[in-house]
Amino acid sequence: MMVSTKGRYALTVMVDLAKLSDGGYVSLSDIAERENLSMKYLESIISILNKGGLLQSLRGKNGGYKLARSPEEYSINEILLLTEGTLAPVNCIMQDGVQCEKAATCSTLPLWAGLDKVIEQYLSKITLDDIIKGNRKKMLGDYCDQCDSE
Amino acid sequence: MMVSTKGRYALTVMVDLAKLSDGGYVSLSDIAERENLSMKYLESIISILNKGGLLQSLRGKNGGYKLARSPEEYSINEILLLTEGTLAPVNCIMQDGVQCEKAATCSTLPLWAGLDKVIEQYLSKITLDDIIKGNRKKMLGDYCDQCDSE
DNA sequence: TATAAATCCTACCACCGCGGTAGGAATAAG
DNA sequence: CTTATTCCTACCGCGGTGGTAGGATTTATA
Repeated sequence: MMVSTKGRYALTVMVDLAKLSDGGYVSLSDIAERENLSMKYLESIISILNKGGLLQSLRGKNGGYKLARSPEEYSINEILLLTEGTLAPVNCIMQDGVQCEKAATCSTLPLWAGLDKVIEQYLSKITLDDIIKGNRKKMLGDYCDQCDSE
Repeated sequence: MMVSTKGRYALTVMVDLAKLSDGGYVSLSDIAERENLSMKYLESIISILNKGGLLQSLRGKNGGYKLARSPEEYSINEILLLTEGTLAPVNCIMQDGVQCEKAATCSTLPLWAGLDKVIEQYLSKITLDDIIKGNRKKMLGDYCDQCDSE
């Protein structure tokens, strides 16, 4: 499992906020109820998104959260990277370019590096807007068996 | 982390066996020593490869393991899938097509399905032979900064 | 100004998979 | 019959995942 519930719920929250982004603040309890998720657990996740600058928050009554930018300005890669810490498929690939000491002679390293790039490339080109618009062609590519009806 | 040491070591073993495949059996202790890995831990991993039919084994003195087929007939996807159980990037994607009960209304599902396909596609096209030949162009694609020297 | 509704902060915890270790039984070559 | 090997079962510490609990702080509104 590359993406745990932390990252998945984070994306769910971002999508939820993007769907009803009318400029107002949305409370955490509303989101948790709509998405049927534990509010307390969501709290810790939304805190990461907030501190990372992806959200704006307002405390006190009628407070809540809203997107800091418009949906097409968030890549999925950015959201997942912030919450998960890393999206590397294996331990021996670090995100900051640090390498294993056996790197020079490791014959499997190019494979892992290639896999990492493929994943990053995919997640970087998809935006929050693609998700709320249901852009299946972009997300599923040639494998989308329903794209001809769109 | 999508691929744990179990899958990584499994691939290392397969690559090791592929590199010196002269038809004879190679002992586990030889592999462990060459790759500098715990022999006892490797034992449990190579057992999975053996039971899965990827290897042939011979017990007793001068026994060991060897590849059941030639290197170009193994996809990396096959090796990792067997040892890891699943390569799905998230919990809500099952490998046998089973779906979450919210699947019909889940707006993030196409993203995870697309990511899963991208990963599977990449790992399926690379073979054990590509790794021992060091086929960087195939593994690293456009990102290979050393491919022009080949 | 009191109250309610919300974010923010710190601490805690059960469970499970990962990454091994240990010891011995069965098998085959010499 | 000894030695080298695979094969099998059992065990275990550690850290991360997926939460829960409780309260402090901030803000809008009656």
